[in-house]
Amino acid sequence: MKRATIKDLSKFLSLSTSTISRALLNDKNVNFETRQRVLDAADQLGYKPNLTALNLKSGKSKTIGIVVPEMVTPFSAKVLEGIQNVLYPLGYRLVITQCDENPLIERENLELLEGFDVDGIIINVCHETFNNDIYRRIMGQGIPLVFFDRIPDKALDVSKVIVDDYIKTSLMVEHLVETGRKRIAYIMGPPTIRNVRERFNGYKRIVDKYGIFDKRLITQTEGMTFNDGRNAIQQLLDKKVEFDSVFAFSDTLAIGAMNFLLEKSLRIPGDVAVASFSGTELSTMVYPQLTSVQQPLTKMGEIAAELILEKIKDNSTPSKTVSLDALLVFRTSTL
Amino acid sequence: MKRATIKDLSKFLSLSTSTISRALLNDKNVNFETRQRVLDAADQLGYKPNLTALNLKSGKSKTIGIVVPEMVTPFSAKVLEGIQNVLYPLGYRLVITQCDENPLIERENLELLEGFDVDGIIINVCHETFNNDIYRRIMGQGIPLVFFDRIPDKALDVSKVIVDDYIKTSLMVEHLVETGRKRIAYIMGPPTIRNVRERFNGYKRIVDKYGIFDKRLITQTEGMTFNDGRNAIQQLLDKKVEFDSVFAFSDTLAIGAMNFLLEKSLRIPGDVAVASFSGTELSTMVYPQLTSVQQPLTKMGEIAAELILEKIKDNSTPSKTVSLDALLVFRTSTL
DNA sequence: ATGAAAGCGCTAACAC
DNA sequence: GTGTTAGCGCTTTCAT
Repeated sequence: MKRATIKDLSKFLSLSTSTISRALLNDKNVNFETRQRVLDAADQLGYKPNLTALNLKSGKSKTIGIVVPEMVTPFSAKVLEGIQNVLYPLGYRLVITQCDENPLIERENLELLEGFDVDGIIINVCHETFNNDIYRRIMGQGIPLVFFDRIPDKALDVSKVIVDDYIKTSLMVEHLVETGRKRIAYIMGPPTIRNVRERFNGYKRIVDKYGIFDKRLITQTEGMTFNDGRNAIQQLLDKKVEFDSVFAFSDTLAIGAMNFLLEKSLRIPGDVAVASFSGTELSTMVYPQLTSVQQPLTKMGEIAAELILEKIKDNSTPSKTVSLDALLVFRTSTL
Repeated sequence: MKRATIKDLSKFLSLSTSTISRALLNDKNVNFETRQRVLDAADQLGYKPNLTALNLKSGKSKTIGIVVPEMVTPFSAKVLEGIQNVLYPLGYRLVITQCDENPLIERENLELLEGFDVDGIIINVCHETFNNDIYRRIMGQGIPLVFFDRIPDKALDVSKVIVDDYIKTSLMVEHLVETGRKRIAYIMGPPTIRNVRERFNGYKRIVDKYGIFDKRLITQTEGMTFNDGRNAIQQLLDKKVEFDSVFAFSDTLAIGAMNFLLEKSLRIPGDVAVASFSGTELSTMVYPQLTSVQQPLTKMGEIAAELILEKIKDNSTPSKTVSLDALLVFRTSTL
């Protein structure tokens, strides 16, 4: 029942534990035959190294913390997939936490992770600055942080992986213009998220370029939920603001918006075109399918994992910001 | 930079490490004042126990493996939330794997988890029997398995947490009948999943009861995806099978079905009512919102976690099957 | 009430 | 090329 240890092998073969260890580690200072015998015996006794012992030796927990704002859309799951692709083969375990877009819960999660003694943290923040002090404190303990998607205050010297929110939003809004829309509503999301402002700038650039800016078309939402998307449209309709299209900060907001539009018997894209940013599977699950900026989420996770590995290996590695390309995918909601 | 250890405290206070340890563990054999001093010093030096060392001592990895069929719907995320609620406060870390409904990948995932030396595995299978041998092998190593939602072959003596697929499906199908539907199509999912058959039995019972069974209304899908749902409807339409409603095995299949219906300009629920089983947030994100059997997913995760803890504590604890109640939520898609 | 010492499984100086 | 020993951080007999 109990698993074989190096000690068992040592007894079994009448060799010292160090020789066993060396043989297992492919150390050159081991007789070829000895190594064979060790390997065979290991196989025979079903030896598998005890990761906990290794960890204790190396002083690493081989645990990475993950902090994400939500898990109801496939966004985080996709990024996670990338992270896992890289980290699992290396023996890392995860502590994944989500905060429901609530910075206070994010804070608790971070504290939880400190207690777990993680080797590093990969994080998608829910508020740009709220938890800055904790980020710093954790980094001060020599625990590297890597950010993806929503990144923090520039002042923080950390590695990040992002897409170009500004450019991609510009292009998407321009697509709306090119398909004949002139009254483009923008559902923003809370301004405490950097990308919200970046994407807004992209939007602003294009509507200015075409001279079609109207601030009544902008709706600031409180949160990031489906219902926030619904409410945004409701507000526009209540205020009798005319619009022929909507660009939403995220798929979730866009889908909430669509839901309300359809409920009010507005046709998509006939009466109102809808486009968004994110590009999760959700955009293909709704009807009509949603035009969206599709981010390479799995790739994003893989890169984030690699960045954190670099830092774990040597925390003085200079921080990098990796910018990934995103794809504009045009679907029925705007065509 | 390096974290304080018991040894540091020992030096700092000129006490033996054992006394420190005892004080920290609230052992009665420690002078009250001594304990205070230790606690203060611990606080002062920022002492936190090294989990890895504890794990090595106890022979546990404090790691739980999770195996789920997919992560694109919020289903697994919700269950995970429950698991985490219970397990994180106890210091457990996770290795979460998903297999895209592919039993071969599930197999690899299980093998990965063996390598991680997990203390237990919580699993939602993607095939009833395919990986039975691995389940047994792992259990043979004294590693407990707990199943939720989709459970394996009865022959396996394991704890499980489920809902009553048969009853709930019966009730939901009866709801369709009560709202006047007589031609109820059923989108099944692969029969290699126990729940597929259970739910089918529930469906069958009701259509038999009302004498409205017609086997042409049954579509066996290859997989569990959105597209499988679409294809099912396409097949029905191609074969010119008339139907006034659809019950689908899962939200995902139902949403795929809805998508195709809408694409064919069929009105929901006017021409075709749609209902499903699962009850994830997805059912409220589509338009029209989807009537579904809503399972207590977070609760399910919490129970699964508790069941595995029981087994970890004492693997000879008799296995339990916990059956949770599910709610029928009627939304626009059938009303 | 406190200390000394062994040991969890493994690796890595340091001998020889 | 192989063995001896110490040590990672902690708990737990066993002494005292």
